[in-house]
Amino acid sequence: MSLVQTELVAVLVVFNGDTPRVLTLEDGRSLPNGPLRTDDRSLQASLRAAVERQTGVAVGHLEQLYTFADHLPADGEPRRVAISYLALTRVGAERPAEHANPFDEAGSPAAWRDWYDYFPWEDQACPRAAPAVGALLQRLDDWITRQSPERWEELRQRRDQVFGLNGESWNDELVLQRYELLYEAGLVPEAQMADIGGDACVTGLAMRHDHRRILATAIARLRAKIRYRPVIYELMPDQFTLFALQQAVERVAGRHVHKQNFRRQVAHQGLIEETGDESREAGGRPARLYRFRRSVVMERVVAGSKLPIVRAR
Amino acid sequence: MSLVQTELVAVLVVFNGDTPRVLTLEDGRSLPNGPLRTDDRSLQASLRAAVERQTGVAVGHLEQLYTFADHLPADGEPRRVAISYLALTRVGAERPAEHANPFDEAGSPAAWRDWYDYFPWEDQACPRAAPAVGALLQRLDDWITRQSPERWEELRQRRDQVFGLNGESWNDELVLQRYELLYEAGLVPEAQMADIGGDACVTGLAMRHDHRRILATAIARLRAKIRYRPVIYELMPDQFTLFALQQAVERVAGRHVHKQNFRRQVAHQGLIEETGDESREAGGRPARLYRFRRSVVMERVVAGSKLPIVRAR
DNA sequence: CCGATTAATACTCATATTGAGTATTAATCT
DNA sequence: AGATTAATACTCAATATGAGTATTAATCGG
Repeated sequence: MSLVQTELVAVLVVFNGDTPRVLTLEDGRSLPNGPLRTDDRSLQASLRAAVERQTGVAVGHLEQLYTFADHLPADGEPRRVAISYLALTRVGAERPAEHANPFDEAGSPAAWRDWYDYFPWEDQACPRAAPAVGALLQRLDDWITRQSPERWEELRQRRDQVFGLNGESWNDELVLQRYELLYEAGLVPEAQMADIGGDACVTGLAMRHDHRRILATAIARLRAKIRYRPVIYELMPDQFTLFALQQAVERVAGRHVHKQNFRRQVAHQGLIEETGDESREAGGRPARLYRFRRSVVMERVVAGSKLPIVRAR
Repeated sequence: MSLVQTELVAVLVVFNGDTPRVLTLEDGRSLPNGPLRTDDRSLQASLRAAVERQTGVAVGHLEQLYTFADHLPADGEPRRVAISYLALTRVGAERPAEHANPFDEAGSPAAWRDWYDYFPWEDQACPRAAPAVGALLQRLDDWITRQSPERWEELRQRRDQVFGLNGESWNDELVLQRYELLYEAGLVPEAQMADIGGDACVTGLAMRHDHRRILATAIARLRAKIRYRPVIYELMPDQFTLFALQQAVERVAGRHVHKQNFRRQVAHQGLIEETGDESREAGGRPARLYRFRRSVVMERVVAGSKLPIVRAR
């Protein structure tokens, strides 16, 4: 049995109607993190308590993501292990973001940031992101060409798969695979923290340690999960319109959804019910308001709740 | 940052044509486990190397399962954290099971054991297990009746959901939920290790620490995964018949599969190809032999590969 | 050599799900 | 009044799924 330094890292996600955001520290360069204390009851319970106490947001859904071990540390220093969690929270009730680090009351200023700031290429639904993606793919291409020719085929195939090129279709769940290919190509500036900025709109904002990798894991997990578990509702306010629900799915998945089919599926899952009220915020025909039927989910422990994400054309 | 004792725990699964088996130590009472050493490169890589060096089996598929923290230890002692992995291996090339602990060359005798020895109620396809399941449900019922009446409704509902009673259908993926309900009811003798034996055919064999919980997590993960990733092939030998493949799925899932539909789906996934040979081991019409097309899987990183598991009637 | 056994294989059929589309209606905003 | 915003109502074809029946091809035990 060996002693290692163990820390918890949390990816706290909120959706404010506009874009999914994550709680960050250090001017957006790290995720909330803190030590695993020996007096904590269970990992899950203590993390939930810490988050709720410190940030004031109720954690709707909390799940373990992955346990990362860092690469070999300098000798003499203990090994570092990070146990990461994904937490979904509802917008509205949270404290101002400052000092919202769940692990450290006197921590550095915290802020909720658009997760696409870190992964601009993941926002496939956003046409204005397209040029940046083009630039990134160009650089990836350049890098491949600089490798030894016998690797070209394999690397190009991998590029096509993960970025949905040349006949392959875009798979929104491959967030981590895309990040790792770019990392291999030296296109995400984690290693050389010096040149942050510059073209962050192409390569995304960098983070300390392996926090951007953890964030990629979180996004991938959430995108996969909304297809078969009703977790998207954990990001919605008490009452919401179907259009708002659709936008949440679209912004999380980074792609468009077929409206009529989306409604059809949501309707026949029977997981939501009308409140009777209407919303006339958008300035069109008023939209009916719905609420999530929490009781039904209790009944069906594992209700398949796939969401109809539009295929690539 | 705090120092905790950190260990690795591996659930090594093999399918010998008869039943899924897991590698166990200490006369079946624990899973292979060992310290996280500071000289290991990455968790995944070092675990793979350790398993292959020690047991002689090639690990086909390795994935992290979950990181468990034990309950509060006696004061003064450091906290224990276990990072658990699921490893799928092919039968045939492994060394005799003795001393097959991947973490400890001089470890206790090891053995491959039927995983249903630990979870008899999970084998729904086996008619001779039915009486034991009946007995177990009877005891669960007795326990519920001994609780305070205002909990009856909730507990009975939970029982019906996880065991597929009273209109609910059996969900083979709820392995952990079933174990935890039985644990709560005091029906799995982890806590009182004294009375092992007795009715192990009803409550299953016990394990030390939380190893049976880890095993439950592994079974649940594998059952879920064979529905959408072609991991079942990691348990098959190089060549196999469609019937053998079906049996592997059935034994892992613990339930029957509709033969014609199974073949239809497997065929149109295009993940296997005929070898040209036939097997006449079973003594009937000879069955064609197939092999897994590894190259295709490389191409389709995420090929949906659902398997048609028969609905409960 | 015959019939039981074992399994592969070939079809059918109804129902459900999915992806994509058109058309219409109901409100607000300028 | 007409543009805008969104909800709603349908249609249609293509697949996927669950459950069957019927037939064929081999081995094995006597």
